[in-house]
Amino acid sequence: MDREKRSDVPLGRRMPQATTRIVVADRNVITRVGLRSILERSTGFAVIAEATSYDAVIDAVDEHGPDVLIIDLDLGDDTTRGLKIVEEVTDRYPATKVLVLANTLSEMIVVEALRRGANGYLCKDDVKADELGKGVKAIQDGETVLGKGVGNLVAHSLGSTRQTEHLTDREVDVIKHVAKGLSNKQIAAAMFISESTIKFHLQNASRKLNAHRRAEIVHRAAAAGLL
Amino acid sequence: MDREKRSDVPLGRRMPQATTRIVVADRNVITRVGLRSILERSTGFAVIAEATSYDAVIDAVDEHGPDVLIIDLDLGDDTTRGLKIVEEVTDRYPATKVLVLANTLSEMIVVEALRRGANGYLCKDDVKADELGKGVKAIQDGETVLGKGVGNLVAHSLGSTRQTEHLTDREVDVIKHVAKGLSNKQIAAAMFISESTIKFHLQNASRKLNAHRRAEIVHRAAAAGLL
DNA sequence: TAACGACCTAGCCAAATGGCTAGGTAGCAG
DNA sequence: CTGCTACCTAGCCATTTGGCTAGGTCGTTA
Repeated sequence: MDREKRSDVPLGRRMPQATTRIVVADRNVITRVGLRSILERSTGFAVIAEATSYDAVIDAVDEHGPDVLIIDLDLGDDTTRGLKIVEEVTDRYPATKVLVLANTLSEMIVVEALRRGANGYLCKDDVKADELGKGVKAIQDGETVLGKGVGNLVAHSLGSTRQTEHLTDREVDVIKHVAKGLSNKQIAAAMFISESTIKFHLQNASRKLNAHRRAEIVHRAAAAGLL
Repeated sequence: MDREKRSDVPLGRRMPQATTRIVVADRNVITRVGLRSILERSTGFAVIAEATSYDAVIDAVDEHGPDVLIIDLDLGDDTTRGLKIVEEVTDRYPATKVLVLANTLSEMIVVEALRRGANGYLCKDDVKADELGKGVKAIQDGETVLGKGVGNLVAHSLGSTRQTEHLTDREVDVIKHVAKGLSNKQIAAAMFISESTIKFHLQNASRKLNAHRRAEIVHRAAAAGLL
């Protein structure tokens, strides 16, 4: 629907054939080279830029206005930042489709990414070589591409009454300390707040993560790439 | 020293130039393609086989007797199996060098891998494109290649009086239940053993992982890829 | 056979945790 | 101004936990 808006965006040079112009964002060289190799093996795809940091992604998208952004959300020590980028890109460039390529599968991350406008979510370890090209094509046709296992996760999330709530900064801070094996008292001392407050944050985090023990909180937060 | 033994092993076809024959083991297609692409970009390297499972690695090494095996230890749900493979390969084929290419950095895994004969340990996210070829060459020259950060980890491990002990199967089982947020009583019921035994295993795991709280145990075990 | 590692069990006690209710402030958006 | 969110604090009480000592069996290996 927004396809005609395409011409308003700076285009770089346009291919005579309909070539899909792709930006790849991943901190890992091997993955970047692999993606480029797999995609450019079949005609119709061109990786026009690579990015290895959150800022670089924004720069690359601003500069090239690609058809598709393939991104690993974990580009630094703060996965939340990756989610914000999905939101920003889909918001500012509706013609640019976003395909998330994750290392691990976490319900929270998947749901958040899709909620913020991601057009696809694939898991690196599960994806087959030919699925990449197909996926990119499908996304361009307006489909939403969900990799093996991802679909179930989404269905599960929709089925449950509980909606995915995201943790506040403070809650994540506390959880990081818990993961280091500190007691509430020690965490309180480290964060210069009361022990009661630590318990308060952990209670809230428990509810949001649907966990009942601090060990489970740590596990779920770690699985979500929050630590 | 064992280089003359080389000719006893079935060779496939031998290159006129001294080409390094490499087997790549990784469950991830993108990584496999990326590695092949990076390595074969410079002359002198040939990826002669790829493996995606533990069994396939053994088969490939048996069949090709490569100069170098580049392997991600996490080829299934049991990283320990990867360690055993390192041991088996370096044991049975002294002429085959093993370069571990890991996703994450865990002291326990690094130390165990080196102890079992790995000739190098690089971290995917840290490695630069040109470091791969250099690393393989260095390993062939008999050097031990440790990626950024890996060296510190090893030094730390050597410096500490405590030697890295590995967790038993039972301990890992218990930790998995802890990660799910179960109490000792619940775990005991699930595993059909006494609550005392659960505490016993957790005490031992605490000592081995140098943790003092179950949340920390879960975190460290997860970081080591044990869950 | 003896030693060893992995496994299993019991009981004690101080400390930590989980689950709850019941307050407070500051900042920001409608 | 009102509502909302994030943030902070207090107290209570049952349950869980960590840390300890002190036993046991079974199978493998020296």
